[in-house]
Amino acid sequence: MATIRDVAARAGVNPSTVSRAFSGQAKISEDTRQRIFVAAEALNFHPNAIARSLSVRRTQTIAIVIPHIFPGFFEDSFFPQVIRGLLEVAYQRGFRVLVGGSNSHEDNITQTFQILGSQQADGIVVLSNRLDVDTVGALRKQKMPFVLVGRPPAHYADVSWVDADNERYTQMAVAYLIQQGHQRIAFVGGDPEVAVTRERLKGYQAALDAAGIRACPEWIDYGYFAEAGGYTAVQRMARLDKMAPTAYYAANDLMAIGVMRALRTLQIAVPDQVSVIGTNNAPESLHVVPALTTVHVPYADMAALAAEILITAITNDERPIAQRYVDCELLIRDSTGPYRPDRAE
Amino acid sequence: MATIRDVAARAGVNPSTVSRAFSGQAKISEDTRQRIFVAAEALNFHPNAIARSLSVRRTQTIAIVIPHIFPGFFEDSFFPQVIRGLLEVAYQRGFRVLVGGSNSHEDNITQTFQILGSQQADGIVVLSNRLDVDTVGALRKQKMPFVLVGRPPAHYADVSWVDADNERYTQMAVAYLIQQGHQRIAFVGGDPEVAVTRERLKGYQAALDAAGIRACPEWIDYGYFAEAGGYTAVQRMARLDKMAPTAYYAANDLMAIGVMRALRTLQIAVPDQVSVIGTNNAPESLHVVPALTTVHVPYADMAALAAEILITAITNDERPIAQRYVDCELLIRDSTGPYRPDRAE
DNA sequence: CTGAAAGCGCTTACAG
DNA sequence: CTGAAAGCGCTTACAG
Repeated sequence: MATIRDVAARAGVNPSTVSRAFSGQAKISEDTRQRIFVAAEALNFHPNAIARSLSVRRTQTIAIVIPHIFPGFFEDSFFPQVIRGLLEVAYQRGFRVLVGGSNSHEDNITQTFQILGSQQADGIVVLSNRLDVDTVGALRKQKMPFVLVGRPPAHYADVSWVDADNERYTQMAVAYLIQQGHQRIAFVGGDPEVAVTRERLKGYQAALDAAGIRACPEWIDYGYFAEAGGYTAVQRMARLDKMAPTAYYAANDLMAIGVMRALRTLQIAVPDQVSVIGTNNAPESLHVVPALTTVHVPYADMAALAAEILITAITNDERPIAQRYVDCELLIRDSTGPYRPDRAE
Repeated sequence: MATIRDVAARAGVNPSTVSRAFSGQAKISEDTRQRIFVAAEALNFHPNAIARSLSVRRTQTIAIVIPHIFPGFFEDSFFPQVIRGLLEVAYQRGFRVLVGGSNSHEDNITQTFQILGSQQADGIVVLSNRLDVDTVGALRKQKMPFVLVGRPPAHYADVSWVDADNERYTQMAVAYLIQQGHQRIAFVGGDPEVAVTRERLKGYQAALDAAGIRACPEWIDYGYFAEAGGYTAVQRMARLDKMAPTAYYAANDLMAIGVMRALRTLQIAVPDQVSVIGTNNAPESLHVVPALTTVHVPYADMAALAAEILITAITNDERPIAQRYVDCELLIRDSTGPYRPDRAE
């Protein structure tokens, strides 16, 4: 590989001049610029990004750590949409995205700090939001920039995040079911150790409270974001007889689809007998029959915004501090309908 | 950030000794090793990966370029599975994955060469396999290691790839339909400018030929891997009356799902009146009703194998040359059944 | 086992 | 506008 010295030698200039010619910033006489580019072309020279990074102490790279150990992670629409948002903004701002795997929730921290400590990236977008792993507490003690997708469990005023108002939109979805006449409404959450699950549960409870409905503990279950989790939740709850839910709120579409599959098995018609609402507006929510009513959560936009905040902070040499909510939307499709006492059993 | 010099100063040794202590390779007296680690700990020292990369001329990073501009790319199961395979192997071998976006099919080449030219990665896994863009021809002219997921359009004996035998498995899928008594079988391909589409079309034709069926040009359509593409293909073909297909082969599950949606609209029962086979075994193929018969293509495994070949070559300082097929499997589920002349109309 | 030196390929403050 | 020098933070061949 040709280096800047080779080009300099061939063009009869100092290496620093070659550097300036390629930087595009410095003023160079048109004549020497020409000579340099001709020489570079002839030698098939490409500036070495690593050398530049070392010199300027900036990599033009943002990182993300993905728990590759959970196959389910790659079947949910969350992950690809996050990558898409990141990539879009990074591309446009001239950054690359460095992805590290992780072995477990704890390893997520280890890997995050490894990337940051070894300075392989200028900053990081952090996804992990488990209540039992205080990533954020650890991160804010160091100086590398980071932005969370999802709020931190504890409220740190000095930490930057982008999030959907999960509580509010879950409340809205459940309120819609109530408005359709439903009273016995199930909540099928994801991983109970994840912050978003708690937030959604709060929203669910708020909706019931506002309507004066007393929540029954049997209506609450956790499906860990998996289709099978939605399925088993129904198996459990359908046994409640007179207290069996007539509507299900599920914290992602995969679980909602599992709910629908279980109801089909039990010969319970959706939405005639039971209504189902999912979350995320995953592609498959549109492809199932009946098409799933769901809360659109713009994960690509969230990630894009996080990347934007992060890169801007990096570029301006400051800490990211912005905290932003994105808007969601309840998409009413065919899996929800009015409560029909006549058809309920 | 503390550097190796700071640690050396505090431990009272030469920087090179610190380097050796952290390399893990060189022999160091237990005593000085201790002193060094204590000093490193006190200073919160982490070796700078960029500096190391520059020095050893290796980044411990493999790259991949993703056309972030196509939203559909992120709705297909292909992309997340590829990332999963890459991440798994990279993690295990101590590599990271660098992801670059791209703006168009042509830009894919530009970005690939930019990453390689600037030496941001030690090698690259290449996805783009368009017939009109000779990425491979350009790549083999340079010396950076690369492995293709999917064979190159032209046969380059010196290029490394991992692929499914698309022709063979499509033939197998179509042969299965024929064996079920179907004669009028549609082919809904992806993007006709992509190599895999041609391969599948060949397999389709081979199956018909083997059974002595004359393929009818109207049975062939391209849905560009989108659900809507499958839908419109049916709209077009259902008008063929007596020549309308009684079975559809679709080159991905999204299109197969579109096919099923169109048939539902036309009140044509699957599989009683018409059979449908998809491809890829995407998560949603299991969630639709009836569950989709499909060809499982192990994209995560393919990507993992590609990463394995690439990283091994990098580590051994040689060109990757392996060419490997992975096994697919026809998963017979509920969307296919015997041809029933009595129910066909 | 450890030190001193040179080098990886850039950038940039300092002179002129 | 251009050059010469020092430096970014590591690694490693060479001595001892």
